[in-house]
Amino acid sequence: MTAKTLSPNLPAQASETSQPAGGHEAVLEFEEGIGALFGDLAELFGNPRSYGLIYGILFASREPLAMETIAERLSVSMGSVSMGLRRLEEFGAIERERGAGRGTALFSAKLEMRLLVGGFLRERVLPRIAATGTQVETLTSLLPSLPPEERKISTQRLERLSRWHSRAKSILPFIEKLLGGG
Amino acid sequence: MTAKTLSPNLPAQASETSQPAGGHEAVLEFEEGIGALFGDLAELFGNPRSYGLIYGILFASREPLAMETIAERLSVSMGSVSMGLRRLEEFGAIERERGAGRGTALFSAKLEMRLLVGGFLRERVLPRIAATGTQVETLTSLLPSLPPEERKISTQRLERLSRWHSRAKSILPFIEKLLGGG
DNA sequence: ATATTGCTTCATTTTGAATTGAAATCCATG
DNA sequence: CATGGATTTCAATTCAAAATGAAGCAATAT
Repeated sequence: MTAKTLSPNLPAQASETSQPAGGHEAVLEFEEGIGALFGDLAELFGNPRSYGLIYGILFASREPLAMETIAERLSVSMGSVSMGLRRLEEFGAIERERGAGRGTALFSAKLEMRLLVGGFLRERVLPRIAATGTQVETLTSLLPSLPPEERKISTQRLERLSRWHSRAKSILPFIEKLLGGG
Repeated sequence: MTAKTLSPNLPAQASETSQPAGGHEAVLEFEEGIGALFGDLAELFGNPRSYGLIYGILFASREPLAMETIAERLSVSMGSVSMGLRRLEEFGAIERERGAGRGTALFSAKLEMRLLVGGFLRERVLPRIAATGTQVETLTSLLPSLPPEERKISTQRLERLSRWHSRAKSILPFIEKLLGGG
């Protein structure tokens, strides 16, 4: 973590000379693999790939990592890493450790999938489901102004939607528990 | 469905004059609202918004709709609608009805959420989960080449990942059942 | 206090996914 | 079995989401 504080932001293309010592090629390959795995999963559910990459590299790493290290390994800007770390922290999926008497903060993954999944459900899915509730209400208030021949069928469809909505809402905690890996 | 076959592809900005008769403004607003709702949900899980819009308009509609009608109402090109309909059909969420003795095919939504959710899980999630399995295997084969001090912890993390993976795989059917709305 | 280093923010740029649109294909009908 | 409309395909384009990076802010060290 010494020196090299110039260019606070550049993507830093994998400086070949900065590994601890011993040049353990395979360690990087391993980390990259785990990163890719989480990156793919993140993408699948509509999250930026980079968030997955960041979580992955932390998940794979034996020790907590500094922002700069993460930026270097992933070849992305500090800005991106900062954003991603914040989001992951909101999800409750990583931990920030502001080492006492120390400039740089260190980050580590909380290993329980439960937290990652839960964070996603809480931060992304729940708000969306709530919004769906509002939308259903709005649509319901529209029913009276529909022409009679439409009204009946529209009411039925809306009811179906409404039932599904309450169901989905009440079931989220179970999903979280199931997918958390018990 | 008669006439107006010129311009087979243009986005067709909501021709104000082509409603059946009676000018039921509210019906369109209702359809649009349902469309938006499904559009948002589609987006949430990383699907193109337009797929949701298409499903939504079909879900709201009393009668089956032709491609051209859908394209007009959503103001998108026939190409997009064609793509979207195909995907939704693969999901098993809509039905194509090639009316006997008739040029144009008609589409209608299957109303059971079960099918929509199931289709998404089957077509999108399952393949991705399978890929994750492969990735875990690949990474496992990498373990021996890691330096000893890394090997132990990496093995543990991979095991954790592997456990989560099998669990997720075996639990998908339950999720489908739960979210299907019983 | 002040300088220095670490981190965040956000206007701009980039990038890749979704959409378009025109050509190719399909398929019912005369 | 030829025609014409309906549908699909896919290269090119568009556009929104993500990444960049420089300026601003905060924390730490001097």
